[in-house]
Amino acid sequence: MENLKERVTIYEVAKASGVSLATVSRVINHQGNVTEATREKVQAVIQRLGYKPSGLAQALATNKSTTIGVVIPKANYVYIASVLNGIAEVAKEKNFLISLFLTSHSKQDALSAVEKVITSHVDGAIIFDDELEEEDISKITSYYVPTIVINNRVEGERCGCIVFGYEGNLRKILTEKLNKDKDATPVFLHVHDCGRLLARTEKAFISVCKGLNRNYSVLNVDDSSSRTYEDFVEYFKKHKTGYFVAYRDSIAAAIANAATDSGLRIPEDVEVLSLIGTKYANITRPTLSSFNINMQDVGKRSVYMLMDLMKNELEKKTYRIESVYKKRGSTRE
Amino acid sequence: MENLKERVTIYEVAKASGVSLATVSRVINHQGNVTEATREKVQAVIQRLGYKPSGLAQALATNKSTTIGVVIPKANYVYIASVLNGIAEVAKEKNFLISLFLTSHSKQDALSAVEKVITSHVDGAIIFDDELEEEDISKITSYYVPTIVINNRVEGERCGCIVFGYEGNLRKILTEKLNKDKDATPVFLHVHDCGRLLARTEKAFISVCKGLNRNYSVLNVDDSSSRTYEDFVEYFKKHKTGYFVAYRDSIAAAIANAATDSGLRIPEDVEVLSLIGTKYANITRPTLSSFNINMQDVGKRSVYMLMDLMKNELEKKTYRIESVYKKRGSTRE
DNA sequence: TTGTAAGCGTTATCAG
DNA sequence: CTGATAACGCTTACAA
Repeated sequence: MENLKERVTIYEVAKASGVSLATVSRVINHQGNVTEATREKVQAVIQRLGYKPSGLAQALATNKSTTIGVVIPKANYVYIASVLNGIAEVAKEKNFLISLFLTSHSKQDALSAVEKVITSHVDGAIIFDDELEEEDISKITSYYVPTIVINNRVEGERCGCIVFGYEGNLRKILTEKLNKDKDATPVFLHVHDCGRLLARTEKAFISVCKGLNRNYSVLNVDDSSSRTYEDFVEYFKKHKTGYFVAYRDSIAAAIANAATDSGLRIPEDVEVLSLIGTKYANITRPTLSSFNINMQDVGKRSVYMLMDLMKNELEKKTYRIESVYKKRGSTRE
Repeated sequence: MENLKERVTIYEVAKASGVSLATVSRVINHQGNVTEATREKVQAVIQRLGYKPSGLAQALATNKSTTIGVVIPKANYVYIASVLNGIAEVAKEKNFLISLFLTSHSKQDALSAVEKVITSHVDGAIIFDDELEEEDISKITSYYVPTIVINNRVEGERCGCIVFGYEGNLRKILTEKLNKDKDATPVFLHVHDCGRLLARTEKAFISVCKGLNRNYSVLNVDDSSSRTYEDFVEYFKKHKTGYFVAYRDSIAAAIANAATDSGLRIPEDVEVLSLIGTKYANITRPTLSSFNINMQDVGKRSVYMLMDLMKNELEKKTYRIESVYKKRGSTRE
């Protein structure tokens, strides 16, 4: 690349305005110790030459990149996009850039993202990836990169986390349901390799059922909603009823649609509960009862926590955010 | 930050392994001209010390950041997330990092993103933001940053673009509809400040109606689907029929739901057409007739084009991608 | 094959 | 208030 040759440097600005590098640097950093006269002179030259400081060089010189590394799975789920939006919004407000690392649901890939986070010299990192365990995170923090982990309880010297409260709510709702409806045999929809949140809620689901001495079943479903829809059209040829707990809105909707399209009524015959609710829970018909966490807030919060952590001022290293249960049309009272 | 003090540098690796900086550099860059013996020796030290090269310093020295800047609006629409996923996937494959700049639907904000793209010294940029016009883009390219623009026809020395083909398809479908159904007065749903794609399709819509000498109307709706839903519940108290063209699935779904919940039948009484279809077009009931473009492919393609552009080998500077019309349940034959 | 030394574009510490 | 000059961590001719 011949970018270099073309790029105007601070040196040229200095020469053109007849001052030293140091002075130009002071001007662009809005520091004091510069006469109004020289400041204006330099500013004029900067405008004329179209000079833009190199973030790279600045970062190297100050040892601050004002960048945060964000590691998230590449799935285009709405809730992940929301987290990212929250992060970006606060990052911008705080004048930080974002280096984005999207992982592809493999441990290998997540680890390589970690490597990149380290070499890319970010000032801090936000990790929202279920492949990464505590030891992987500590790899990052051992390089003195303050890190906030979302959806995994990890604490440490330079590390804080945000954990989601879905299980408690699920236990509560499920218990109420089972106590009210003595015939119901609930079905948990297991999606292969869908991370620790699913695993935890599945565990909670099973523990409630066992605790109440009730039958239950766990069904494997595909992560694609269209495939799940087809599978359940088949399923509803044999089964005419069910209480389903699904991971995401689109899975829940697929089941609800399969039921409806099979002539079953929701929620009279079939009930569906969605764990991670999004705005689509309101758009589908029937609307989906679901547990909601404002994912944009999660993103925002993670940056706030990171900023505190970077100043070594993070008091509460673990921030727990509870989901809110919203009953909608897909379940009975 | 005391990162600096702690970070292992190439210099320390050199000293610890008794070779020069240059040799270490050769080792980490997998260059030849190093004896197997010294290579191993150095590698061992690198492992022992946990040395990771600083991407910053490398970028500065080589004048290559191997980073692409991505500017997209912060809306958490599914299709934007898909574009981003496509970009990220190919970027990773090509060993490029991503600097993400999310804009907030204001010109000011978009311009500041442009500034940041320039100072952040990326090797190339992908811009998908309707606030930015040709002159703003040229600001970037004038700094020798090759740029691919999505959804805006911009060409130039270091610039290529991807444009969406929605209008042609819309004209076709709308014309057919109007010719078949002589009574229909189509309604276009205008969302304030929703970018040039909406503006272009609105123009196409109007031109078709005028061309066929037919009545039509343009209705302002809110960008939030829940508000739109409420507005249309009101609307359907007076109107019992309509042929609606909406910008996105969630808007279209809101109208379809309002109609259904008002006791109207779709598509017998009310028809709805969605311009930008996503997977949710299949999940709602009725399913939504819509125009589809694989946004992940758009993202991927943009990176491929950018890579070519960076090598000055981009042949077709404008890549047009046509939408595919998919008739579903929300419109009649 | 290896080492020396001069960059890369900034900032920051001193003197002046 | 301003200017030299040495960092920052790495690459890369050029020499050896």
